[in-house]
Amino acid sequence: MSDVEEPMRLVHLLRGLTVELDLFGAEFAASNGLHPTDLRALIHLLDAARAGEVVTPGRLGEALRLNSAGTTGLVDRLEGLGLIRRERDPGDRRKVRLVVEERAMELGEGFFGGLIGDLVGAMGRFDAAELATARRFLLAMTEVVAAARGM
Amino acid sequence: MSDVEEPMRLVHLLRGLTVELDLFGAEFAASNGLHPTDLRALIHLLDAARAGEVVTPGRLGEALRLNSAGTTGLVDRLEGLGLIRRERDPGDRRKVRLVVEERAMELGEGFFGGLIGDLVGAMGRFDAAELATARRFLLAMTEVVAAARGM
DNA sequence: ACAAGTATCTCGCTCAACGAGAGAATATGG
DNA sequence: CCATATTCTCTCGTTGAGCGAGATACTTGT
Repeated sequence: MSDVEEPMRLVHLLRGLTVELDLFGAEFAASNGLHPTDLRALIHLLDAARAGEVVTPGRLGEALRLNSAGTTGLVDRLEGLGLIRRERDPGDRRKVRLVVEERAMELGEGFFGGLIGDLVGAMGRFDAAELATARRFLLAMTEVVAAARGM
Repeated sequence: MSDVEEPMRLVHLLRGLTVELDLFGAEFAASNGLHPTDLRALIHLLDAARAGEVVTPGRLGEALRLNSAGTTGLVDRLEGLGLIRRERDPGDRRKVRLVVEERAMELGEGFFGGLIGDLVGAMGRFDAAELATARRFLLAMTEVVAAARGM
């Protein structure tokens, strides 16, 4: 086995994993009447809510690389589905706060909950040192991809 | 540090990595006048070409979850960009073979080449045992996600 | 030869996202 | 303070990827 074969197999494994995760998300979205963009937005909003950050349509559109018109449409859809609510920012009344509704939390739980449980369960077959190695590996790969973006 | 915190951090790391890879692909696609679907199709076609498999519009559409009309449009776009060529299958003349052009190989090289090199380079900081652990980890995670699909 | 099956393509439509710009609120320079 | 620039969101008209339905061309089983 040459020096470069194992790394190449890992690269393909990595790509295969992202494909599976994407497909999983797409299937979940479709079975809940959401578009892929809606699911990405929901994930972003739930992450921000958990971190205690305020998200405005502007920030959301920036994160998803949508222009303002597309963002308005997206927020309209999510609001129509009862997943979020618009609230004027009392401090700066040009701004709109996107408030996540209870229903969105439940939906997120349905999406992540089961999968996360299974993933954590599968990690039980690895000891602490192995998990630390996996963590270091994922961090290194993430850094490479992040650095490769915007070049 | 509790039993469940490190696995949770790994789950988020995994998701972060797929997000970075998706964004990388989206940016590459946009800067080459391709749509996300076009890039996914190109990846599928290049993989198949490397494995020596014949891809027809039907198989491509199935892989990308497009219906026949959407697939025809996709193939039209790729053909218009000079990335692939339609060829009637001489054995079964209902079928069309999608032949990858040289230009597509070069584009794929431009997309993967640099990133793969960087990824493989970063793997140089891990010894063989660690890479084996990473491989086992990625395989386990992929299995979990694949199993979670279609349930 | 004919019916049934398979592979691809055409037609008309829907709707997510785009570009341009309007409207409302806030910041800033004279 | 008032005029002007800036910021944030939304509206309007358009484009185009992808869908459903069905036409067309070829193959296979009887």
